[in-house]
Amino acid sequence: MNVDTALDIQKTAHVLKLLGDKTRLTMMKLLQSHDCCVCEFTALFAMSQPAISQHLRKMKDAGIVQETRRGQWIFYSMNPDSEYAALIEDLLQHLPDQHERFVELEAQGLRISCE
Amino acid sequence: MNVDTALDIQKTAHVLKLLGDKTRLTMMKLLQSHDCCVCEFTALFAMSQPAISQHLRKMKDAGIVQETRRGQWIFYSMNPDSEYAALIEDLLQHLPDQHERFVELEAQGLRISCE
DNA sequence: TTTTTATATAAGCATATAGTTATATAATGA
DNA sequence: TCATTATATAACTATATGCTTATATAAAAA
Repeated sequence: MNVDTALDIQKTAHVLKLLGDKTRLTMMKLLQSHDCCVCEFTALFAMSQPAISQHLRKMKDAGIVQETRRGQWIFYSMNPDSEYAALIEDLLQHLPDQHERFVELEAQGLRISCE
Repeated sequence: MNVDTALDIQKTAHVLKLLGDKTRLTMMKLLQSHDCCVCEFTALFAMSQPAISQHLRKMKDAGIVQETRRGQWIFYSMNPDSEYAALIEDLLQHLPDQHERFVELEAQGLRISCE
């Protein structure tokens, strides 16, 4: 790896620690296919809404996700401008597609609640 | 990613959590270039020998490193047979080369102590 | 304006983590 | 055999983490 583009080890360790959580790693994999609002995540994980918000907050603080308000909802997406974007894409490629989970969500009518 | 080769998210999160520590991540980057014994790591990090052993133990338990005894010393290396080997190689490529640290070690005469 | 819905923050708690020091084990060499 | 060197394990401690419930904020709808 070129020195110019190499990442700082300490900061990278911090990002990997964030991704080293089942919930956050799954969130990132979901975000790889499309943006998601908090209520969708809350429906996808057996976990309280504050827990979801706190996970998103940590990833936002690290600059790896970004938020966009759309009316009542706040949508999260991967931040393509993060210096970790390439690394994250590389590692997410090793993980199974999570599209099925959205299908289930839609079947439950929970997907639409945020559109 | 092909379903056949995709990794389990939960287990991957565990591996990423292990790499989400500055010391362990640096260790893996060092191991990417060559094997290392405990005493070399101990010289490289401002940290006690038990701390080093405990970090290595965790990575060995996860199957991402392996140990080989060579007489008095135990050398650690990346485990190429781990199902996470490819993922780990991918992410280590984003990190700066650590060769310089071995040069310093050698200059201090600490490198030879394990050969 | 009041109520509802979506999200964030605060406070608290149980568990996990990363280090320490002390000690055990195992191989080497005198 | 005994001392030395390399490594591992045990016990402990301080801090970090991930959740919970309660509450605050902000936009939309009535």
